[in-house]
Amino acid sequence: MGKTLRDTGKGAAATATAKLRHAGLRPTRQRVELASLLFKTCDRHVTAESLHDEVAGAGVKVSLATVYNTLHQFTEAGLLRQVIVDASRSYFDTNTGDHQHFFLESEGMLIDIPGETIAVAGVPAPPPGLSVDRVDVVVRVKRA
Amino acid sequence: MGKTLRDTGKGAAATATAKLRHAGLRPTRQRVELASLLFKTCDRHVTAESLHDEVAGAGVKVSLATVYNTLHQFTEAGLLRQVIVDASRSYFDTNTGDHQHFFLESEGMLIDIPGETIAVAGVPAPPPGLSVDRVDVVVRVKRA
DNA sequence: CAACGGATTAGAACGATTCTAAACTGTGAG
DNA sequence: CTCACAGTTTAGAATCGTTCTAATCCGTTG
Repeated sequence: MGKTLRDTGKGAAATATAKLRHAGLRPTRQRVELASLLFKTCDRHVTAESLHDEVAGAGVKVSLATVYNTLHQFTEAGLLRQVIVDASRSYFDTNTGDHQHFFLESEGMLIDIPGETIAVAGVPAPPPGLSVDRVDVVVRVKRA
Repeated sequence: MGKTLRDTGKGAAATATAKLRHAGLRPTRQRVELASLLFKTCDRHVTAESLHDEVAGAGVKVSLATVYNTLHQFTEAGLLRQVIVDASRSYFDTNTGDHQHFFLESEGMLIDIPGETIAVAGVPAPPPGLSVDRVDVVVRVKRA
């Protein structure tokens, strides 16, 4: 025994390292650690603080500043997408494809809605000199 | 001369006072002042700071704390609507009806899109125990 | 293995917002 | 009209998330 551990070890780290290299980011211990946590599972929504707590809980020491730096670098590299739904916290989504969100404000919870599900029609032409960058839809929900 | 001044005076103040009473808010000097500025024109988008600057520019002294308090009270009273589009600032919209926004991040500018213009179809049923509160659409635009 | 430049870090700094406790002011009763 | 109370305002401190700084560290390349 000792061989059949979960995938948190070498497998995830190797994948993460490859992912980082692809993105042109130096695979440092911290980045590999964070990437492993973020991309081990699909479609995660994290906050700088939640990720910092998570990595700390995993027994690894990464400073909060590095978590912030990393989240932004990953976002610039297209590995993450920033989701703006709350005035006081920034969320980062591991799903970078075209999709929208349910947002349960009372619990700070985000739920993905696949891209093809919602259809937005009738978006007017933006004022002269401007072009559409992205259309975000947030379905704000409450406890029934 | 001296009689044909702009509407910044009694007219606006009277309207504002009425509006405040309707909303169940005591028409204090500060609230009347802010309401006058906010509702004199249609469809305004303000920030706590921008409104604070504006009222100061009008020669009236209202503390920033009061501006924040007032914006929140107006929002609770349904006179304003908070718009969440930027991670670092909160915007308040004097248009409380059903509508969406263009957002030009580089300049912190919001532009209303009338409610009937955009059609959102295919919003899935929220997870059990939750109900849809509102569907927000933000069309993020850039300088062409 | 040396060394260069990018990465990490603790802690300070920051900007937006909220809180606190004291001073002030509409308002309804008398 | 005046009083007194509850609701308001305020300056300044405090808080929160986030960013900056300057020193240290570490991947990578030669």
